Amino acid sequence: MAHDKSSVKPTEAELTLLNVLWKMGPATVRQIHDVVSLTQKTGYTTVLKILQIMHEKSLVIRDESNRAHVYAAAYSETHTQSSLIKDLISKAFGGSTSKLVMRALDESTSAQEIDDIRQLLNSLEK
Amino acid sequence: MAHDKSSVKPTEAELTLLNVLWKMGPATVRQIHDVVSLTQKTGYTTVLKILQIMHEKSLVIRDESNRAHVYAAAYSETHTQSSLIKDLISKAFGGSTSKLVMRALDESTSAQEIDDIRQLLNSLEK
DNA sequence: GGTTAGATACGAGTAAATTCGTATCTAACT
DNA sequence: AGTTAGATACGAATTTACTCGTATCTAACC
Repeated sequence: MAHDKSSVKPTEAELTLLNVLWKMGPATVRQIHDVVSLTQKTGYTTVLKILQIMHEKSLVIRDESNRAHVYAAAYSETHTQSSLIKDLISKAFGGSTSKLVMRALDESTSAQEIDDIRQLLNSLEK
Repeated sequence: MAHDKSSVKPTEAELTLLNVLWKMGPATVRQIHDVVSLTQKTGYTTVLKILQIMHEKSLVIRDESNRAHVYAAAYSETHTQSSLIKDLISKAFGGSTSKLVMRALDESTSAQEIDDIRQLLNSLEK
């Protein structure tokens, strides 16, 4: 079940690239590298290689019809986030979602965030 | 700042052993291995080696006064959980705690859990 | 048609995580 | 004192994640 849709677990470097793809939409290696370069000193071929590996793992899809291949995330940001959270919950919170949530919330949580979460709780109750 | 208290990030195998230590309290390699063996086929020396590495990293403390060294977690479960969550929030949720919380909560959340979280929100507001 | 800018492919080197076999040491039993 | 059960230390092999240099290919310009 290594390729079960529910267990998408990109590595740290992969997640960096996925964040770019989710934000920009489908993009070439050049475009992705340009964005990544703004905050990191990663080489072009490093980005290329990671995307190739992600393609092998089916974390991204690739359009090869043009010379510069166009990459896109294979899974939505939402889906990947859920997958990463589930993984963390099982490994560090004994499987308890509410333990994770309660640990995530602390005194630094803004009033706005608290309100947003209340609304969500209300909607879940129905 | 590699040893900053706020950035405790045990690996997966390390987390498995920490979970045992948090549950049992200080324990010998033998005791830890016995527990781990219940659910995994990990060798005794593997557990020993990982604990030695964790000791080098200061993830555990070690009492060497007896022949069988006694290991204990260097950081509390709570602290480590917070650290892991912060890491995930920064890498996969654009730094937004509420996004993580809202992604964690779904239709499977029980009424009891919802209530618990509401209470926590109320207490945070003060 | 030759040059070149810009792209992918490939291979290799490094580092970290994980695994475990073997060596060695020592306390305690006989 | 010798044997041994049970402990730690050590080193090596494997796997995965990164990183990047170099080779190569090709479309397009002159």
